Amino acid sequence: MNNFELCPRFEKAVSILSQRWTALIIYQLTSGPQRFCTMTEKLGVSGKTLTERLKELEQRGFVVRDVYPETPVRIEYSLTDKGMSLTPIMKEIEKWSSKWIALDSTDAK
Amino acid sequence: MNNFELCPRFEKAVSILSQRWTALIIYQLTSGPQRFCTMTEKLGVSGKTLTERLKELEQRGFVVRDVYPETPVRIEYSLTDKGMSLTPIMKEIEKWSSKWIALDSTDAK
DNA sequence: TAAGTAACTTACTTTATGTAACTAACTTTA
DNA sequence: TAAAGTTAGTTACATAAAGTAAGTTACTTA
Repeated sequence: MNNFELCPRFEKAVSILSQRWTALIIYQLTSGPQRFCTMTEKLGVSGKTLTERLKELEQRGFVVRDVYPETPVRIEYSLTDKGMSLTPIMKEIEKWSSKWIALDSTDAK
Repeated sequence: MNNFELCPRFEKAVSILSQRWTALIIYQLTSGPQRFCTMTEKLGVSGKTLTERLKELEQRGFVVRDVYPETPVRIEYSLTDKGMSLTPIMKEIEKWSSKWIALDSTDAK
């Protein structure tokens, strides 16, 4: 018998972080504020999906959107404290990947 | 200018871990070997998707499948060393979620 | 006036996931 | 011996999520 039950907070955290692109967007933003077009280029995410994810992340308080009314307009996305608080998780994933992920074809996907 | 580039190992790790259900399946297995039906019940994942994920995880070397030819047959899935090596990441997510995830409606999804 | 630019949005296609019924292989019950 | 139960799947079909590529808005520069 196994009485282990999933912690609802953990489950929720995973449901947020494991949405496609979310973790990469946050990781990307740890290097500093970024523009929309930069993110689509560097991540390879479609504009449509990036729009959706950034809106969700803004609503959840991970990201802020700043408008600079220059010409052409510059809009920058950056991490809030809550967004930054994910850094230790990113670091662990980085650490793990450098030890366990091979880049040759045997493990490719 | 921003010259930050995504680390390909990190990207790959994230692409594995952020596939829907994968992190929860691994987390669930950290509590010990589990059967197919137990996992569908506890996680709420469909049988079809669980089959797919377990096959992927087996191929990638995170999980092993053991058959006990009892009656009715018992099949148990458990983590390999590689699967277990993800524990520190899970712990970080757990730690983060206990601090930053609220369970009330304001943060609901 | 035409073309350029950034940040989206929209219509449509493809892929991923869910649902629920079905199968295989074996055992127990009536 | 035929019917029903059990686990671990599989299959066909439906819905949801993500990608693609063209279009939109609001400005500016050539």
